[in-house]
Amino acid sequence: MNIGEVAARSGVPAKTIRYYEEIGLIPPADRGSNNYRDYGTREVETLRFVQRARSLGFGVKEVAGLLELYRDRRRTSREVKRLAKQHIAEIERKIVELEAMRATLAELVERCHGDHRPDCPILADLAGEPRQTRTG
Amino acid sequence: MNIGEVAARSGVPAKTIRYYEEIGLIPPADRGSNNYRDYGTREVETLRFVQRARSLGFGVKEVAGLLELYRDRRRTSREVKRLAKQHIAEIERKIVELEAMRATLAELVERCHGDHRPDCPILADLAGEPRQTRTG
DNA sequence: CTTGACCTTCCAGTTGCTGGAAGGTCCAGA
DNA sequence: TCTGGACCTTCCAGCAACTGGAAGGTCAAG
Repeated sequence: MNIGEVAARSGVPAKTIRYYEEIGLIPPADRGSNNYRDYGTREVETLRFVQRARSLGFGVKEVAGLLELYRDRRRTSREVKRLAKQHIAEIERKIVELEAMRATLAELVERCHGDHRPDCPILADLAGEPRQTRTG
Repeated sequence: MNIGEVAARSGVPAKTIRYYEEIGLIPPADRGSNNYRDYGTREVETLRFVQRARSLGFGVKEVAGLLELYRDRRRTSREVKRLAKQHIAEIERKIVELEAMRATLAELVERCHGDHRPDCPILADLAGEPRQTRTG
């Protein structure tokens, strides 16, 4: 199977598959006599796994860890659960940060007349004291 | 005022101030005879503005737009409000995306025993059908 | 035998910084 | 006067996770 076919079946663009190979997330593909990468269904499955994990927001390094666990028959579900929980915590941290931004902005937008005049509480707020930068 | 002082007063690291200058977000600073950048309180204010806008999640290009409006006495608050609302929409899009990830992960974590055995619904799910990739 | 859709590699750009090297400057204290 | 450390300067590299594009090889159909 050529890379285009794998891309179509896994949902991972050909370009990205090559990139994953380059950074070592997936092993180098076999090559045909024409030097084309040659894949089987196993590789498609691996890439689907990667695609799904990425779509859940796991970073590439975390995906590498999950992939290792996936392939390890002696893994414990405890370890998998730990990674997942850790990732949920990270997502929640981001949500909290975004919610705070939204709240501040919503309040400012609420107070802004949004007319032809230059007076604007949004700009007035931005011109005020330094705000706390996001942690992390 | 040297760049270190400005950094302390504005909350923007010296390194970042130079970077902002390089990309044109702020105008090139005056230079002293020793070639050190020389700033006044106006520059500190500008950098505070930038710092606050960035902390609300505005991208550098958006900050450039806000800064332009800030300096334009003939601006309309309508325009500022429009930018802010647009940014809120973007933030909300991200929140929705993160919430979806959290929901999926929470459900999987809930179903995972998290014990010494290898059986794991989290990995089973990842090994399933391709999921929709995030839009944008 | 040509055309077009594949495939290959490599380089550059994206976003927003941050770290570090190599070197110049300034000021306080011995 | 010298020295040391804390400044400042520029430039180069790297992070994350790709994506776009150029230049060129391959393959199958008509």
